[in-house]
Parts: sequence; structure tokens; C-alpha cells
Amino acid sequence: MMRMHYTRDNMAGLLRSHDINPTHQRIEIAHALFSRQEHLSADQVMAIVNTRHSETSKATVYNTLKLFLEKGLVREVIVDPSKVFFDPNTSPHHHLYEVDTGKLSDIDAEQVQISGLPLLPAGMVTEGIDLIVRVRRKA
Amino acid sequence: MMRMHYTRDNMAGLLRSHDINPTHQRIEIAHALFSRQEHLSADQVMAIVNTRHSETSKATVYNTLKLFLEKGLVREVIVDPSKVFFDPNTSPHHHLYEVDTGKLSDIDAEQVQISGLPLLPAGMVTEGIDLIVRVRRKA
DNA sequence: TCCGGATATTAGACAAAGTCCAGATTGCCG
DNA sequence: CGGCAATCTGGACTTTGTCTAATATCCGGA
Ligand SMILES: [Mn+2]
Ligand SMILES: [Mn+2]
Ligand SMILES: [Zn+2]
Ligand SMILES: [Zn+2]
Repeated sequence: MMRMHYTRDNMAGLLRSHDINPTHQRIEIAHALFSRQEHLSADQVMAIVNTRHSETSKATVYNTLKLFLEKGLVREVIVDPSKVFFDPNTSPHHHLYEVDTGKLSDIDAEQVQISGLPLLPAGMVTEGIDLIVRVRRKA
Repeated sequence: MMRMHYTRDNMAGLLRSHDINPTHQRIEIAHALFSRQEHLSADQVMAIVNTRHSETSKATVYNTLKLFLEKGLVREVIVDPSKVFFDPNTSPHHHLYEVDTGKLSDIDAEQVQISGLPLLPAGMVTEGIDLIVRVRRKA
């Protein structure tokens, strides 16, 4: 997939296309995630956004990430019991998690086949299927 | 698989077979998990074990669950960003998570096939593959 | 049985992630 | 400019989990 350059200016349009009012703080937070294309925790986003001078509060970082999540701009990845990661890649994909380093990387869903899953309980719909491969350095 | 009845008396042998010294507290905690065969959080274990009268401290509950984990007596399930679940079922299996209720149930690994996973980075070994089907009640 | 060391448990202080709220700011429209 | 909705904020608060130093329990040997 051809990748565009994620400038702050592009962020406003991206936010608007997801029905999010583009404010200064929201643009900075989106830029932190999309320019890096990495999985970031709220704490990491907080640190990135406030590197030069403090300009975004903790409450806003959490509120904004939750808003992005609701609007489908980012995805949540739950692999570490101590923190949630936010993922700017919303296309269907899986994850490889290096347990000793905490490094998290993507596995394209295209090449992975999952079959034999049981039928869902009546009245239920799948919200998502998370596949996490946990690896560690060989002893 | 034929299932035995998990009495407190059985717990001592189970603990010993996993190289765990069976103390009163450890037996109670193991009994909470194995007699129910459910996924429990530390908090839930704490509540169960202290129903009649307070007899096990928070520190011991956490220490013991971690010990059980290290000794392979239980397994950790990470699906909810706010708490870890402990699973007395250590046979390979996957999970179905009902996001609105928090209900967690097992999916037998036998019938599920996962193929096409990429090769691991050199020097890495798989510690486990977690597959979580997230479902919610239809709108 | 008594002693001493190793093992296990404890209360409570602490830390980290995340939530909540009431007040201040901002942006926009008339 | 004045009003109003939307947004942002500091800081108190909650929850989950960790740590520590003191105590209690267990067990093997004299
Ligand atoms: Mn700035
Ligand atoms: Mn008892
Ligand atoms: Zn990802
Ligand atoms: Zn399970």
C-alpha cells in the first residue's frame, strides 16, 4: 500500500474525515501516532506531545485517544497487562509481541488463515478477532 | 477428558505435583480456581477466599497467583485492559470474550486451525499464541 | 523437645494507569 | 462585543498491582 507522508496539515483532514473536530491538541496526538506508524501507550503519546514544551494535559490525552477509538481512527491492542497500546493501523492485522522487550509488531492478516472457530452464541456479533503471537529470546 | 472433583484435599497433591509447597492459603486459592474452573481476577480470588472470614492478605493472593503462573499451574489471560484473569485450564485453548458483560469462555484449540503465520525473527521462540474472539450483543 | 534457619504471610506504604469533575479557555455566530 | 457550545485543564480520586520490613510458620537436627 502506497504510504503518504503524515504531516500535521494532513491530520486535520484525516480527523475531519472521521467526524472529529480538529483542534490543536488532537492534531498533535494524531500526528504522534500516524507519523510514526507505531503502537504507542497513552504515556508515550503524552511524552511525545509534550517534548518541546508542555502543552497537552493528561486528561486530554486520555480523552482524545478514547475519542479516536470510538470514531475508528485508531485501534486498541491489549497485550501487556500494565498498559493499553493504541494502533494507527486499523486494517485487519495481528500482532507479534516480544515479551521481554515489550516490542510489538504487525502481522498482515492477509496471509493468515483461521478456521474452525465455533458458531457464536445467538444474538452475538464478532467485534474483532485478535491473534497475538507471544515470543521471547531463545534461552 | 474425565473431570475429577476438586476438593481441598486434592489440592495439596496438585500443588505438590507442580513443585509448590501446599500451605493453607495456597490450597484455598487453588481451590477457588479449580473447583470453579472459571477465569478469575486477583480481586475475585481475594473475595472468594475471604468470604467467611478474612484469612488471606492481598499480598499473598498476588504472590500466590504469580507463583502458580511460574509453576505452570495456571495461565494468564489478557483481554481486559483493566485486569488480568487467571485460568485454571492450562491445556491449549482460545478465548471468547463478551465485551459488554466481561464474560470469558474457552474455545477448544483442537478444532481451530491457524496457518500462514510468518517465520519468527531469528533467535526467538514462541511462548504462546493467544486467539481472542471479541463479541458483543447484536445492536 | 528445643533451637535455628528457611520459607511463607502480613499490613500498609507506594506506584502506575486511568477516570472524573468543576472551572477556565477557545472558537464561532449574531 | 456577548453568549453559547465544545474543549481543555489541574488535580483529586480510584483501581490494580508491587514492595518492604516485621512477624509467623515449618521443619530438620541436636
Ligand atoms: Mn505546539
Ligand atoms: Mn479456612
Ligand atoms: Zn498493529
Ligand atoms: Zn481459558
